[in-house]
Amino acid sequence: MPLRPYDQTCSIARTLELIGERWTLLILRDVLLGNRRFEDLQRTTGAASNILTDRLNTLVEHGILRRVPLEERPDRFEYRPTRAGAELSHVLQALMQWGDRHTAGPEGPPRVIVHTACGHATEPVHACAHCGEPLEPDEVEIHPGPGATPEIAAAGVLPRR
Amino acid sequence: MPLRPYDQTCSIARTLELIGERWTLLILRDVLLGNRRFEDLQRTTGAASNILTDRLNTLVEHGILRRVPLEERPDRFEYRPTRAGAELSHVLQALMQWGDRHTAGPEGPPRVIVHTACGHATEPVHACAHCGEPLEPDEVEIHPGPGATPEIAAAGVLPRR
DNA sequence: ACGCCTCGCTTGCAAAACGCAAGTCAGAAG
DNA sequence: CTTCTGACTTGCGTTTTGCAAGCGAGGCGT
Repeated sequence: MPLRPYDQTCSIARTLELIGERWTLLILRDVLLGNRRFEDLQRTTGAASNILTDRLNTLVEHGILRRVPLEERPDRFEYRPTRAGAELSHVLQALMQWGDRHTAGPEGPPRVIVHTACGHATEPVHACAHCGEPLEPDEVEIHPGPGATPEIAAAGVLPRR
Repeated sequence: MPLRPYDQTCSIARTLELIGERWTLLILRDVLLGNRRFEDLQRTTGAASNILTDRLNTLVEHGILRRVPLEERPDRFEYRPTRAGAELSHVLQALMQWGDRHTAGPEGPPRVIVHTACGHATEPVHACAHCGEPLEPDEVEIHPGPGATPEIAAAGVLPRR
């Protein structure tokens, strides 16, 4: 019996089915940092080669990476992020930001994000798409959406304070 | 032999060591939605009870949740997010947003985020903390930070285009 | 021409993690 | 005093992972 997917009508669960396995997000981190070849990924992620093969295939299968031939004779490839893959950088940035705040020692974060356009080291700020104000964790409500299941609809607006 | 942690000087890897296991992010999702009791979490996440116990203990151990007695006789508890736990909502929002865009069917997303302050359904926009402009995936560079290892420092600015 | 190297995997095996069902234990509730 | 509920714990069989070794296609050195 294979390990079941989470099998939930929830965008978080559905996303985790694609990228939630051990090593997958580290692989994506490195691909988005420009580390795109099998051997380099093996070294920088630390994942075993059979696992790396499996994860790369899954990511290609789901349109998050593309396997691109670099040269023929000898055959060499690289794994490039698709548009969808590149959009996962928001997830990685959120993980990095939390880690910077809560797991970094006194020496500070190992890497910083620089906004190319303005040239400054920055942190991603999560703002409301409608009014532009910062979106704090306690200033949002989750409402059932158009694709809600009856259970989600029945739960109504969350969290109930 | 226990499964090794990722053991990397990287905020993403260090964060994933705390919350990267199967079920952990779904548990956090539900706790942040207000589902805070063992039995409810078992039902809404679908995780087996031994796994749920293990994950909750790990989260409490790392200061992401607190185990709060609700009533004595009979003993009942709830798991509440700490400040650090609440900040993980940015990670969950990023996962949800990606899932909404890339895994939702024609019926649309199952849940939507409403910004309480302005009252509108919204999406979190990732903006530059310095200049306020939207932070697109291809408009950032990753530089070595103060806590960089020699290897990270040697890699320099990434990605090299 | 022959061995040796590199890259990108695949295979085999033991160890660890997981899923499920059942059991435990303290305290109501009937 | 039996049953029920919440929050776990235990046992057992399956699945996944980590590690080491091997493979095969194509250079490269001599």
